[in-house]
Amino acid sequence: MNRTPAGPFRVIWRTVARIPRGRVATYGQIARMAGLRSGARTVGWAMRALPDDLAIGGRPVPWHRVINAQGMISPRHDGPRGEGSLRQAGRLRREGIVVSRSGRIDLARYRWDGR
DNA sequence: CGTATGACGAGCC
DNA sequence: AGGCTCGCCATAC
Repeated sequence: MNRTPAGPFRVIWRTVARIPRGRVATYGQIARMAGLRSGARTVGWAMRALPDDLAIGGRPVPWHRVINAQGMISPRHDGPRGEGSLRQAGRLRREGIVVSRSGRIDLARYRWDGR
């Protein structure tokens, strides 16, 4: 039934699920908060592998609130203007986060402090 | 089981 | 600032 892989993905998804609306977190930040030995890249894998319909705590995992340490939406295989990136920018703006035309987000302003 | 890949990140030019 | 290398480690093949 549940095709959620074992291993670190589950812990990562639970951590991402805690990011409040209107806030963002970086891949490395999530990795550290999840207490993983594995690093930021594994968080990237977990986002890629995230099933669209997966919900935790009764609501979908806010994958769009995870960005890279440079405050940018990480490019997918189809580039920074690809479908996934545009979708992420749209979702962030919809919760009031300012995303520049080049896909930049002010981390000092929007970064989730983990509390 | 060895290699390649990647929604990363830190360090170095 | 921008680009490159390398470490990291879960998956794919």
